[in-house]
Amino acid sequence: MEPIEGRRREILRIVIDDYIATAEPIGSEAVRERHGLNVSSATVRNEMAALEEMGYLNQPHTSAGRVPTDRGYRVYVDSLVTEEAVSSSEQSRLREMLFLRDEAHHAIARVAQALAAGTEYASVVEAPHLSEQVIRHLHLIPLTPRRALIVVVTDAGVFEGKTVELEAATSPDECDRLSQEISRRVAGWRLGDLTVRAMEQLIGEVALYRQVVAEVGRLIGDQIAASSRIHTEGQANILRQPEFRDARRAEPVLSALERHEVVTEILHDGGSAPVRITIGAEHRREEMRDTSVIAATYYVGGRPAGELAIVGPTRMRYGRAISLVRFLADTLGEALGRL
Amino acid sequence: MEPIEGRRREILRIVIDDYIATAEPIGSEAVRERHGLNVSSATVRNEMAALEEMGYLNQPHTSAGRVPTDRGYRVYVDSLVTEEAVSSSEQSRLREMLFLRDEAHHAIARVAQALAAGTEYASVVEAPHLSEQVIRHLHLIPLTPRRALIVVVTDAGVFEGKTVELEAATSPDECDRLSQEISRRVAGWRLGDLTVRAMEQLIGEVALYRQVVAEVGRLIGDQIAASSRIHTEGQANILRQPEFRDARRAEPVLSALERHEVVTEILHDGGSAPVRITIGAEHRREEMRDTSVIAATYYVGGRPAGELAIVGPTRMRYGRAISLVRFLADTLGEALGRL
DNA sequence: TTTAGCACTCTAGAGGCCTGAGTGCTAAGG
DNA sequence: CCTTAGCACTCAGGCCTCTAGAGTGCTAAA
Repeated sequence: MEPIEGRRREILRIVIDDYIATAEPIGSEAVRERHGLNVSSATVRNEMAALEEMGYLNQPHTSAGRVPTDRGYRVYVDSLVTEEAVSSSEQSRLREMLFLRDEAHHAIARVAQALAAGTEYASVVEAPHLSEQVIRHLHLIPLTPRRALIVVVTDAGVFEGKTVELEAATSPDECDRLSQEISRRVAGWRLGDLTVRAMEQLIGEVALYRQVVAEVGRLIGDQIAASSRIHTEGQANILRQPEFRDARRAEPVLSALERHEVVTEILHDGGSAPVRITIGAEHRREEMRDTSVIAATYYVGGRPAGELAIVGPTRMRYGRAISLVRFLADTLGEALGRL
Repeated sequence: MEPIEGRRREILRIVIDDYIATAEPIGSEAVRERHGLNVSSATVRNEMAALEEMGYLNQPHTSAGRVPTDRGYRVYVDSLVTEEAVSSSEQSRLREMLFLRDEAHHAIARVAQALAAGTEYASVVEAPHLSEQVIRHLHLIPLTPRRALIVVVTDAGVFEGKTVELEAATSPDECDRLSQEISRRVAGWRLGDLTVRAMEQLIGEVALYRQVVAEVGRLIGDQIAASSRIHTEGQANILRQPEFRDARRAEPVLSALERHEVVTEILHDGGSAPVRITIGAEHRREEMRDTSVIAATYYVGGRPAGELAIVGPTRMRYGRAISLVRFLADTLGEALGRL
């Protein structure tokens, strides 16, 4: 795979830039006009024919201009695109929006909105993985003599609740002591390491605890399993893209975004790079082959905490999208760190 | 507005039934064939012309069959439709699904899924209104000496958390006592009645409390304001309807479903009937005029707790949709009551 | 290697034609 | 008076043809 250089490279960039902007096939004359290339359209034609030969461009039909292929977008993203930095006024607006002191839950929703509004594509944001979170407190809140509510507070400011059936009647005071005792011992653990077994070892075998311990273990297990609480926003944006003008084209994509497994796949595919881009045919899922996804991991306290992504047509404004995704991933991580 | 009777009424029903099933204009011959009406197509034509005159039917063009108008659907829904009862096997399947003992949050999500899957339209479900809920407990969980987490437990099994900055350093034990004291006094109140002022009266003017009281009041206020946590499902189903084959038709609808104010309007419009139907042009919002909405209130412990709805084309399978919405509203209420 | 020139290809859109579905009206019949 | 057979009429949609214009690839000269 020879590298593309000089004028040819420039032409590829221009074709893709223009196509992204107009959604219309780009002809040789149009390329020459733009960025006043000092060559004739015939020369441009030769170069474009070569680029087509190499698999980066395509003609919808013989007498049409060129359109990028997925491979074309790939080299564009890897080496041609100029990132469109998020303007500083936008940065501060978004910062302000995310640093509003409130529940993590709301921050997640707001990031999703900001991503969708800022790109005109759909966005997906996953709340912090529980397994990576570190327990700070665990509380039992007595409801009735035989039932209590478990509340777990973690470093990511998130907490989850579930009611537990107690084996023996327990007074609020007892409950409190119990709660403090368990709490003291599990504080500092990663949730992912806290299996039922680990908890039993940690706490010993006091009869009353047994039930609670099991329940807490189960709670944590459940939560980790169902952990990826996902916020999706801006699906309607996809319908505004000319390539999805026909609802039958859009339907598989929106359906996919409603299925949990698919979204998880979208968010986690593509290795461990901080920003991951999957273009058209690179997708494992058939339904996603008309789209591109830009996914990123956000970090809280240096550890990977969750993922976010945008989903748009392969004809995506990569320059803009990449910087926005990166910026919001960073900012979200920061914001959650402060809660 | 004379009532429609006898054969004419029957013909209107047949036209609408058939149109709902096929999405194609219905001609006089087709009407006669179906349900072997013992009249000629000419007679049917006369009746259909009358029904068009009355505003219940419409012709897309002179040489086409008839299509129901929104007013036609209205009388259909009010007096012609035969409800398609939810089969008992489906009932038990849905019951089982909803009575899984877990968080209210999950029950909401599952109802939304069931509605969408069971109708092939989009669904919207609102979690229980907080203002109607009755406080059972209120707990402060100490995080650091100067910060605590507020947890409110209500009768609908839902609880919400927020951290509060304390005025003075407070030991866990103090925090606990504080918490118990507040809790004892606010238990039994409707959340909607608990303004900051009401709380201050209730609790008196102990200095340390002030801050906490204000914060709790604010928490509750916020939560009530932002209370309608909404779960939407099956937007992609809308794209499968032939009337939304063109994405530009579907886009306004899906956009609307992404906007909180609109969804709230959809859920609450139409008075206080247990099941409310809004058809096409009856919608206040321009964007919704191509759709019909069937909304219902679900009750927990005899009080209205929340709303759910489905959104589909005006050519909706009303018979099926109405019974499913009603059944799921009832069942959800029951299920939440048991948590 | 570049470029002017040219013949060629193909789509999108306009216009014309035809078919079939379904209508409304009229006049005859129970 | 209601019903119905018969018939003329209308119109969307499919299909064809034609044209204009965009953009191409190739050739041969600079």
